[in-house]
Amino acid sequence: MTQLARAGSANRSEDDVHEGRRHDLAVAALHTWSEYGYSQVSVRNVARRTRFSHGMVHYYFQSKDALVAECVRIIRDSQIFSAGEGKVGDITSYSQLVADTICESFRKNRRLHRIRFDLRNQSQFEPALRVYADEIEEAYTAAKDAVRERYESLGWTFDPPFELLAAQVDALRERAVRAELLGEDLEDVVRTMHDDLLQVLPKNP
Amino acid sequence: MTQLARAGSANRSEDDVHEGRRHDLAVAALHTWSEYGYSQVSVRNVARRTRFSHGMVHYYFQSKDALVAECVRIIRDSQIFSAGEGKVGDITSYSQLVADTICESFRKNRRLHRIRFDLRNQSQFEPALRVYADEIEEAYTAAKDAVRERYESLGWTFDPPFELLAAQVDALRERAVRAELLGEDLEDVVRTMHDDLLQVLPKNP
Amino acid sequence: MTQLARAGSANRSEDDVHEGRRHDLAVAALHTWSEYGYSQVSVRNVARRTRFSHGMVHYYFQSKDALVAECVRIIRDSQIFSAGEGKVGDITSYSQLVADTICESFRKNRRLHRIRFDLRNQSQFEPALRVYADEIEEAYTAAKDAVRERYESLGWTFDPPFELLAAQVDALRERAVRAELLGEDLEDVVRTMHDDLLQVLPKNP
Amino acid sequence: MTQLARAGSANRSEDDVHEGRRHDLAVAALHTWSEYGYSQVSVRNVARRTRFSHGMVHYYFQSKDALVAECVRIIRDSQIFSAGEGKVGDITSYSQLVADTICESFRKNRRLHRIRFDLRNQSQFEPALRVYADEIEEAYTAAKDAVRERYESLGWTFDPPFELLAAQVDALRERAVRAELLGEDLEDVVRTMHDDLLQVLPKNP
DNA sequence: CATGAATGAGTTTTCATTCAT
DNA sequence: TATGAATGAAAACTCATTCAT
Repeated sequence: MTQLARAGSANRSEDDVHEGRRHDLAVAALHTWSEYGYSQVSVRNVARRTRFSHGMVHYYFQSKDALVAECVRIIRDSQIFSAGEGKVGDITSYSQLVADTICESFRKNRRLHRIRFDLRNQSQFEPALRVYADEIEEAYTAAKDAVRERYESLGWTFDPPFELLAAQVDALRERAVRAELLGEDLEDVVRTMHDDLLQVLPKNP
Repeated sequence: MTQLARAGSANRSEDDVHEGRRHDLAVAALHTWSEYGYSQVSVRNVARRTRFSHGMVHYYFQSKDALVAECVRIIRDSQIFSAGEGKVGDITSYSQLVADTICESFRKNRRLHRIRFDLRNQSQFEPALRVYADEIEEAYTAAKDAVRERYESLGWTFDPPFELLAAQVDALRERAVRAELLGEDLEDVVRTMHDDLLQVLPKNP
Repeated sequence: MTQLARAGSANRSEDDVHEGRRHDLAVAALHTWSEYGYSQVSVRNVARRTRFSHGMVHYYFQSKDALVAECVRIIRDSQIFSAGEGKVGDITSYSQLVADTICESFRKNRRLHRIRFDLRNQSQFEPALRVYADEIEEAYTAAKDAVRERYESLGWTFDPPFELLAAQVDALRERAVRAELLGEDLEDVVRTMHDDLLQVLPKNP
Repeated sequence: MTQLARAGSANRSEDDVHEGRRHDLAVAALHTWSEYGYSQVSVRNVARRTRFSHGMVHYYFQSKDALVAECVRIIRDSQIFSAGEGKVGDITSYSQLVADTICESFRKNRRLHRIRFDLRNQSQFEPALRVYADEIEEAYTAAKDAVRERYESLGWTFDPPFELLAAQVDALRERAVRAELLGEDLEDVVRTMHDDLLQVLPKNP
């Protein structure tokens, strides 16, 4: 093993540490975001959640914007849209599966969804945020397509079109997010969403 | 006409002027809000839109909160939810009417809807805004109830329940708001929303 | 009676009204001053206490300074230092009388004294206030001289000099003012001051 | 010496620098206070005295209140009440010593006394300031007690009570503060106070 | 006489950012 | 790497003052 290789390996491990720190800071930012909203995601507020100084945050992220970008990357990569994975034979039971998995994923990722909705809203007014909102939307589209194809492979044809159904499902998510933030019990929220999904998703004719 | 009466009338007209200015300032705030989002609705930003100083805005509104409250009052009183007024005989043509009027109202009030969605979002994180969001929600509920009753009087029973339909309709509005803000042509946006509404609203069996 | 005379008389009565208003406003200012301190004597705070607008205050007083000047004039003319009026034969009973009258005057005018102490303090830092503080001090000196002469006519010679005694008496007033403002019962405050005065004022040898 | 120890020592010295700056800023505030009064002790005015921006002052002091608190701490800890330290055998010469030390301390700390009197005055109207005024008053009480005990150990009994004497002494200080601020020569002021003290303090029978 | 519209400078505070160490 | 000193712009709000009516 050469000096160089050792140096390389050292750098590699330093890089890992670096990446780890970055990730930790972004996670702290996500917490702040989901609890207090985008407007409170300030470098200082985030740093306050960590054992680091606000100067540190600027060391790892060139700007507040870069911090937000990292948050978005985490959301995008975290499979918050996973739905309908698993094998079932008919449409009604597939819808059941979809409802179950959407609810399960919601339960786990509701804070990220809350951020997603907040970001989507803010991105209307801050053009700089649009690329981030779009990134997430793309991930969402991929997940939706998988479900649509599955439904179609089971012989279902969407009328009204699938897009409208997907929009409705997402509206249910948004509503659930709001309900929980306003203090409603999580289990009640999820149960309601599950019921609503079953009424809205395709059923065998 | 007596002195007193004249004085009274003078005060009345002065009050009107005062109320007019207040209203104008609130409208300026609404413009700022709809273009740049709630976070940019600062007293100075609003004043900058007018020919007045920021001290002026504080002269008319005791606080930023009072300014926001006036904005909300304007939205609440501006009939942005009006839909389905007019007489028609059957369900399909009533849905047509509803779609038409929703679209027409949207065309006129889309900036206010944009604010409404922003407010609803922010109110999740700023408890002080909740009363405002609720005020508007109440006005919305009243409008929705009128439509539901009309449908029911025409013999329609909602299954899935009306609430889900209403949520879907509002989601279509939100989507249209976003689409326009992202640069899509207003006419296209409205046409799409109209098509979607027709697919989603009740039809004669 | 000529037009002119009537006009003159009308002006006279208008002047009286004018003076009356000025006085009322200054009294309102004195209330604000004694309750909230000099820093809160703003044109608006004073106007708020009256049925007039803050513009009015500026109509009657060219500036905030002129308002303060009028306040001072009122204090100066209001005999807050009256003490020792009345006939008694020996020194001990004169001291008794002085203590009684000082306490009585304090009870009536304690708010004005509070203002006087506040003014004396502020005048150290705002040179513009010094003339006002001096005006009051002069009135005080006159009252003190009367008492001193009376003591001397009864055969008392001051050693330590009268000035030190007077300073001590005023310190007792200041202390009483503070005690009352901090919530102590007025009667207790006055009783304590009376006791202290008796211990401090001259007694027959 | 280990890394850790060095690091500790580095931190210690950094802390010292930080505390030093804080102290310097508070001293600047004390200067502003003694020259222009409490009402002018604004963050900006204080910053203006230094080479720093007003943002800096907020960096070191979370709020204006914290700045005031630090000022008070400095006053409290600066022994402005020290009097009568030293050994003497009889009452007259102890009074001499007390007068000397009070005057010496006054010469050094007259600006702090000025602030103390201003604070005591303001605290009547701003309840938030009372804790600060009380803090200083406590330090004063301790100093007074020491003197009283010393007099008593020399066989002196106070009648009128010691409290009245102490009030008179403090009134002399206040008067001296005012006299100097109004332009009188410091030496004259101190000489007068010294004379007055000797006339007022206990003497051998 | 009297009002209140309007201004501009002032207050405290927060924050993104830069930079020396 | 990491800190925290330092800045300057912006926020909400207050107030003395001027002035048209």
